[in-house]
Amino acid sequence: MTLKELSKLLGVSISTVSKSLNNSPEISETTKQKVLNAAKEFNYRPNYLAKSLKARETKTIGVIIPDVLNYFFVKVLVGIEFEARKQGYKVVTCISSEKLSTEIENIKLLTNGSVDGIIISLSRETQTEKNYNHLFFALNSKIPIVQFDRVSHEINCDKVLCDDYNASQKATEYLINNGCKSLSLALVNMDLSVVKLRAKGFWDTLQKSNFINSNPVLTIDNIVNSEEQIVAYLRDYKPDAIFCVDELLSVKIVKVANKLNIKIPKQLKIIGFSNGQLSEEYYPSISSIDLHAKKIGEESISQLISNIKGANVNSNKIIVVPASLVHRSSTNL
Amino acid sequence: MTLKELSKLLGVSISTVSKSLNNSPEISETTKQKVLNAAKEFNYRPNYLAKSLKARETKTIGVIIPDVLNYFFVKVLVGIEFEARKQGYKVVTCISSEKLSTEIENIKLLTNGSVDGIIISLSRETQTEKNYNHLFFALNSKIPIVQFDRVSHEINCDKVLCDDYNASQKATEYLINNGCKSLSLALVNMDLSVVKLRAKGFWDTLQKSNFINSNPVLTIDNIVNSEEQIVAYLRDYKPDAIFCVDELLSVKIVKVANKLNIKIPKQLKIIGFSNGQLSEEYYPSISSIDLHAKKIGEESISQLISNIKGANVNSNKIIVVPASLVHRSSTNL
DNA sequence: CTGTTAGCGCATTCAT
DNA sequence: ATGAATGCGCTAACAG
Repeated sequence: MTLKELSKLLGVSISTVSKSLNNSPEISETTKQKVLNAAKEFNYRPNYLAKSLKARETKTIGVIIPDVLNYFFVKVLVGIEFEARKQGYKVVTCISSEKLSTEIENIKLLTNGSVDGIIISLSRETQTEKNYNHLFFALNSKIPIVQFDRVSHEINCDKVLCDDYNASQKATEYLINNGCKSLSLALVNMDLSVVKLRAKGFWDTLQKSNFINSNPVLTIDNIVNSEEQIVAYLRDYKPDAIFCVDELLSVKIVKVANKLNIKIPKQLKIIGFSNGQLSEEYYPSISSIDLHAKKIGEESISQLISNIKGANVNSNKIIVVPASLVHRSSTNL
Repeated sequence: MTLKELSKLLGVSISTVSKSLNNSPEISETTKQKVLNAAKEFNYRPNYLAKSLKARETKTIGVIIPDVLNYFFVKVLVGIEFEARKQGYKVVTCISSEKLSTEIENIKLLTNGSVDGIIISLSRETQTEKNYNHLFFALNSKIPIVQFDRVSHEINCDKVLCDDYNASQKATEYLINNGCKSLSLALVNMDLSVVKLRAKGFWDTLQKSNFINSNPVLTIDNIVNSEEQIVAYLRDYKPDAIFCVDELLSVKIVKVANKLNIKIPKQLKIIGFSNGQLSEEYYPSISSIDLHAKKIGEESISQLISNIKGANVNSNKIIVVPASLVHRSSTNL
């Protein structure tokens, strides 16, 4: 059912129908009612493509995330979806699978007129290789972009960031203030911007507290086969507290501690990141820094839509979403 | 950069440019090359909306899932995305949040010409209230639909199902054959079609094995506050094996067993469902039925695309994807 | 108050 | 081998 068919049925012109349906003041109430009734009766639905083509906007935004099996990113996505829908936008999701090449493909797909704007968190490979040409291209095509979490400051666009640095400081302070003497930092994915920030928060706090003798860093290359490495580390250094820059890493450490019968939190306190289902449901449950992922998604989309409406491609704001430390059994007695 | 602009630049007609870019045999090699070069130089990208409007297809498919924080659904989504992209389709995801009203909204949004077909797993509320008018409406509008996992057989369309029934039988048989004498079934979300199937698989196997004295069913209404209920159940009935129809439920039970110092798997064996990250990373790790979610996604999209291409809205096939039992510490000594 | 017309970007039929 | 003309469904400026 199209405007044309409807107009034929009613014996009026196409534009009369169109204007009636858009409640234009040019049209008399009587014809409006007639049209509205017919539209309902024949179940008329305006064609979305034609509307978009005409209006030069798609009311769709593209989201590119590195990994859809990661609780944090999915939660951000939920925030984006939720707020976008509320503001009358649809969302197309692309998964870069942590690969630069896929990310480039995704950008190509999205910049052919399918979306009004893009929200992206960079893939690991993109952050390692520092190749941002695809993003510069999109910006040159006047498509507004908002980055979140994994961002590059070389790209001029709005950024929504977690407060990784301050949260790490807070967590580290907590461990120090609660009598931990043998502190460790556990790292994985060191090439990520956020991981660097988290590590810096840890080190800076140690320095500020004149805490000199921390243990060597537990550095994990491949989280899948990390357990033996963790076993060795716990035996060698016997830390009484570990700050982990990653949720899964904190889980692996708790798991190993369970196996080795190390008492948590009495002998070993642990704080992780992201506060996903694993941290919550694990036994013992794991203290974690909650990044407020949904909020990050909502901020990102709000900022993007505001830029779209203002035709603003040059905005270079930075929004920092506060994080909070959630205490669970791995730090509470 | 549009065809029009390009044609002006080259001093040829729009249709010549269009045909050249589509490699039409009507155009001479020389002009083709000229056009192709110019297109590349000025970074011409065909407008997706205009193409879709003209071709009367969007190369986009809509997916409606009840919950995006559920590992199973996300994995299905990954399968869909992966295969869709391979076949040149985009994916728009909608989240019904287990609500009928949202599902209806989603369908409305998708049936206004934005997508060529729909993949859906019904929300809990839809399955409870058995109200499928929105889906009948979509089918009447000639939009092909494929259902997966949570389906209704009252709706005439292709369905991709997990092999819940057989998998449950397999799991139950395993528990019986490995000497369990005090068997329990743990239920949650009883209104879901898949849960009913899983329970039936359990009961039928007991009957087949002449296993008369199973314990009363552990029935959880609200998984969030389930721990006290589980504590009481374990104390009262002291089962030596529990078959859980849900992943999170199996986790809760293992957690409680840990607290009560019940030895797993020695005193209590547990098998759960869905085989997500929780089952894999938990301590002790939890045996689980792997539903091969990604495969389900791939099958769904393949079937849908085949129906789209064949303009087939009346297909009523049922595809069953086999499931497998993954043994972990909760059943292995 | 209603209708005619043009155009969004593209593909395609039909002339030339 | 190339181009003019038409239309996909819609909106809106303009004319009546």
